[in-house]
Amino acid sequence: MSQKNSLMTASAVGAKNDGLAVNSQGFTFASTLDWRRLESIQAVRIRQSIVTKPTTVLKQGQIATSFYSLLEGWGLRYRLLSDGRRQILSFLLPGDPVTLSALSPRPLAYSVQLLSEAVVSEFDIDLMNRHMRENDELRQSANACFERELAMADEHMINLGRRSAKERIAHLMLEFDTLLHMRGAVHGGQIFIPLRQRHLADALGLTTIHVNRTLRALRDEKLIDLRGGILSILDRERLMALAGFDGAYLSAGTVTG
Amino acid sequence: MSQKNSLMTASAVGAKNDGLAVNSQGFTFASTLDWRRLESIQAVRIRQSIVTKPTTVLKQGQIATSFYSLLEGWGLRYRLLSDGRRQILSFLLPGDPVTLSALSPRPLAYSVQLLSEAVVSEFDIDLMNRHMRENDELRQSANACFERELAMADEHMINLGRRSAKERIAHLMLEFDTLLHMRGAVHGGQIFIPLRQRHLADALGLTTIHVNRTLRALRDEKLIDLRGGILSILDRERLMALAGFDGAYLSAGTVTG
DNA sequence: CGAAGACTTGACGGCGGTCAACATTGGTGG
DNA sequence: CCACCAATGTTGACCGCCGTCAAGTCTTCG
Repeated sequence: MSQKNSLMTASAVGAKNDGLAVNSQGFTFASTLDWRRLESIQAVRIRQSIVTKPTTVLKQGQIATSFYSLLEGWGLRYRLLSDGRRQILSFLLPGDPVTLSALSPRPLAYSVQLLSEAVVSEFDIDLMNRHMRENDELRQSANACFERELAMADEHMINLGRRSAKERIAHLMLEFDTLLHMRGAVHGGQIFIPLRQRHLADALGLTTIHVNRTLRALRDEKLIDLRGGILSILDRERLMALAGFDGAYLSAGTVTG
Repeated sequence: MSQKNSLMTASAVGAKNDGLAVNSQGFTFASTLDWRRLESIQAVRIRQSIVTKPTTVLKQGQIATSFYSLLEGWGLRYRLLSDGRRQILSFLLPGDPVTLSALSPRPLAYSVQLLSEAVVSEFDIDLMNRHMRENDELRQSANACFERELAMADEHMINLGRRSAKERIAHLMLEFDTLLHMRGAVHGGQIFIPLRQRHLADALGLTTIHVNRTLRALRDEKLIDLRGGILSILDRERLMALAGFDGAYLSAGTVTG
């Protein structure tokens, strides 16, 4: 039903067309994505929305009539199976496109939840498509985003299919660390990660209990310390060796020209 | 080193510019992808190559200087970890783009192997990019392909993260069945799948031994029978219920207009 | 016919799931 | 300020799916 407005109902704030972030210094974190180019085309944006607590903004089965981009805060893209199992397909960080796979209108195969304190931009899909036709830079940005999403999906599949619980968590933490560093969102040696153990479990194909046990083991081995949403990487070298981490795939979104 | 020519060395056949397939009846299988549009732009294609036995045509780490599309036969896109573990990221079927995620030149994060009896087309990336800029239909085809790849990757992640061995195999078999039906490559009730149990294992995050046990169980339960590369689906209804299969994601590549 | 690879089956073990109990945290209202 | 409650985190005991190891069979191909 009221698909198009689901984001609006998330908050009373709504259409906020002067925006934090647009062309401002605060938007440097999105440098890997170049959706700045999109933001800079004012006519394409419909509105910005703000949520202040965990909110499911898109549900699997509905048709996305707009294109969304996450400006601030974290989100999840996930699928619920009929028996309640959940698989988190990707985490959305500030600057990430939310519904890249939905440029053409079709029922979504996934849901999107925003965690507390998130800001999203909403764009008109048709207008965006028209601009992509005429503006080659924008088209290349979109292609680069697609490539980056595919590279990250590959990495996620490798994590799920061929790594142990310890390796999976180590790899994901290094991914977060690298991304947040790239976007200048790290203060000191500690990183804020607003996820519950449940989120890690559902992303990594584990149970919360085993995530807990594994975090404990990693802490005992002085590799990482993740508690209360604060991640400390204690021994990056050993951690990267354990995870087999190579962050090259994370710069796949950079337009090389 | 001789990256660009790696495909040529696979076979003595090489540049074959009249082609089987181009605009011919034999090419209907690719209808979901619309790379026909690409094929129809003769200037973009560099050559066709044929392999007759399993051949690794692209290796992770090298830079793809061309874009490839699989015309006939099956292929694998996979990653090798340093300790020998392998994760198959996707299977390539006739009509599939091989290096979609490599439109911009960067080292590949995966390898590609063609199974016996495969035919690939090679395209000039720069020319293709130029055509995408000028030909909106081609651009939309590429976008549709990207969306489809992402949708299939999502499904693969769900398989790996949240399904049992039996469910994973059931789901993959139904995916093959649906794709091959869509492309008219099914004769009778039996489907030819040129994969070893090793391939299923490496795609589904299992061991060959457990794949074997699970295939046995599925056969005993009269759900599917997969032996010698021939797949028979014995009870599609129960199989779909077991796998939680919904094939909608497989038509994500269709350009709706 | 011999060798190499793929398939099959059984025995055993471990990683991670399940169940249960309890501690901790944070939010709410009296 | 504190009692209360729900969500989250923590830990232990036990179990089962799937991995490991081993032995043997079948297929293919030179």
